[in-house]
Amino acid sequence: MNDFSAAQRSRVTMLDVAEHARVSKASVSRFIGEDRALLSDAIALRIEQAIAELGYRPNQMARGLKRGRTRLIGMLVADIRNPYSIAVMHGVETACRQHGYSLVVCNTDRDDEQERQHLALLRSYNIEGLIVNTLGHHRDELRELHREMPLVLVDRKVEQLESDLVGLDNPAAVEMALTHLEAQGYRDVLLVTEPYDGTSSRIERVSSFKAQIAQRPALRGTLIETGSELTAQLKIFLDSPGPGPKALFCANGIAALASTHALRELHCKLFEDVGLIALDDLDWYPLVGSGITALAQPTAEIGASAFECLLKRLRGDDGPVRTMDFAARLIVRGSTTMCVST
Amino acid sequence: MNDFSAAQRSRVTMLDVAEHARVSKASVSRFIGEDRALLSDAIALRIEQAIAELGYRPNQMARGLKRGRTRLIGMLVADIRNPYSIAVMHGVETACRQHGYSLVVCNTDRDDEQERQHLALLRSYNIEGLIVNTLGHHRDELRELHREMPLVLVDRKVEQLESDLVGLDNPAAVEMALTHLEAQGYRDVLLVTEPYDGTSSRIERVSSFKAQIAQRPALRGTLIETGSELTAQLKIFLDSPGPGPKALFCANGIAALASTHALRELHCKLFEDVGLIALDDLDWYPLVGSGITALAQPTAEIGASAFECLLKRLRGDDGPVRTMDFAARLIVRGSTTMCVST
DNA sequence: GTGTCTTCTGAAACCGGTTTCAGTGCTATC
DNA sequence: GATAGCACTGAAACCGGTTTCAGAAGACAC
Repeated sequence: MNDFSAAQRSRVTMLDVAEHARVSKASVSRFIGEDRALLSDAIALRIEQAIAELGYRPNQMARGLKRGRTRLIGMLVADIRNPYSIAVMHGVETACRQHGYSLVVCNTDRDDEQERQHLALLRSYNIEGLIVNTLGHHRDELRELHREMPLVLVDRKVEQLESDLVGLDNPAAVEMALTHLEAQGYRDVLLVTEPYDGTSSRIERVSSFKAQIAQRPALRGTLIETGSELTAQLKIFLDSPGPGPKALFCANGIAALASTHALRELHCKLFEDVGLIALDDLDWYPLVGSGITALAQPTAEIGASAFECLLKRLRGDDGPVRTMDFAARLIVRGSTTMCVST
Repeated sequence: MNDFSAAQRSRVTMLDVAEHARVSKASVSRFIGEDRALLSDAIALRIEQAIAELGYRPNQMARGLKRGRTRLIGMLVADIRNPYSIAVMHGVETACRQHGYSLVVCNTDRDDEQERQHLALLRSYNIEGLIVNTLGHHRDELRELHREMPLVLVDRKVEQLESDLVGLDNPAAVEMALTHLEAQGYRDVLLVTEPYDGTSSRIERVSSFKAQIAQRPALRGTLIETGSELTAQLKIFLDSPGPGPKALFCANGIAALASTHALRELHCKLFEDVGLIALDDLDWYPLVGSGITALAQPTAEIGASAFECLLKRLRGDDGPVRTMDFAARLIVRGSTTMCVST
């Protein structure tokens, strides 16, 4: 076995190729890079053969040093175990690869200190652009970074940070949900959201919910947060008299998971006693009871758009900041079709 | 707005710090690195202040160049949307961070060509170690890489590649499943696995299953693969007369998802007509019917162990290759407790 | 044959760090 | 007072590439 601690990294280098092909480093560099056209056929051939024979692979770190182009994109994710984040990340990664970029993902585990560390880290690796899907505290660091490279926010706005934003059209999604619930005969709607931590999409969904409810006299709207009290609060909602059939509106996949758990604990006959619609469409929604109605987010598109925003900026677009809102797609399942409509 | 295409990257450099503190680059480098002890207090103080005033952050790329230490670990994942992979990755990432390393994750989407590209990529970024959770075709590339850096396989063995391996003790897990099923009164067991593609853990689970069944005269064992035929084949199993109560044993989370879907399509009364036990413990298992019995893998430990293996090798351990098998943990839920035991 | 223009090539500087090596100044020893 | 030993420091080489710049070689017109 080798001793890796010595790390002699005796890899084939550009100089090796140059000597083997009896040319200068400069020519090899030109062959590797984008100005192969400058080389004569004879030399190009010699270099090509030398590279093949030696199995040479250029060192991206070294290339990035002088060139300033590392072909690296950074992504800051609040919670890597959130299916939404994974899905978006997958979209970003696919787009990256198609354009010759690579993605470095940093998971903050919702921790501010980790966010700070990861930001410093990404910066020290000379990434060319940054995709942020966290709370974005450490505004100063972010702003400083943004002076050096393009930055795009995903799903979550960051106060006082002027940058492109791609996410869901939350008001439209909320409207879609309430319209569907109302049409299905539900009259008493409980919005279940994760705790208020400043996440802009969360705030938008809640405020849209309140605004929409105010405009729909037929509906009553209430609001609770996930957490240790969830089951108890849910019970209160279910037991309280209301204007008509009750339904839960879960503001994201995590809330949907927590709510479904809580409903089970209450031995609530899933979706016969209470309707349920959830934002995000997770692969297990169809399996629970008669299936959970979802508002699916176009996560692949969101991810791809985030990268394309970055790419445009990298290519010199310095227009005003853009906001791209995608529409949710309603997928009706059993959880909102069992209501005995009046 | 700035023009990022120019990418002047006018960042504070070590030379700036050196001039500002009126010392040499070498001293700054010493201050940054591990031999701060060599510096006098006076100089150290000046450098410290200069760094603070200028907001200097060393460039990791440049450091890695001469030093050979990039503090980067690569991870090759077959399918980033597989919860098992995510969970392990989270474990790896946490361990990495604790030791000052960063993780670059590459998703191959189960595609051999992408695997090859990503391998080349990781290599070109001078990663110090590699964690592989893919089929590992491209044996030559892998072996070549393994000459340069430590490598550890997760969950999947790769033929003719001598390297550390961390994963599940599959025979023990299968035994645990069958013992549980038998104890609960089931007699006719169907193993549902994803298609045979050479994944070693898949193969091990199947062969353990066959071997175990052969030793348990009370049980009948059958085997099918997920895919377009799944529902039809499941129906055949359910309709066929057998030695007693029937149960499904899903070889991983994906198979469990597919099987549950198929059972719904067949309008099979979940878990009253048929038992179900699944490898992996996904967060929605408790929500389906009366809950799906699971064999949970200690994914966080697996991930952490994978990194620690790497770290040991990086620190010079060149002992024989190790195999670390972790035990699964049985979590009993409704899906295996409804059998009318004789 | 000479002059000019292209086209191609390599030497050398550079990117932002690390590391070697040869000092410099200071103290301890004889 | 000369010399050795020690603790610090900085100049310069180096890592593996890119890029500038000047020159060589060939093509073409005169």
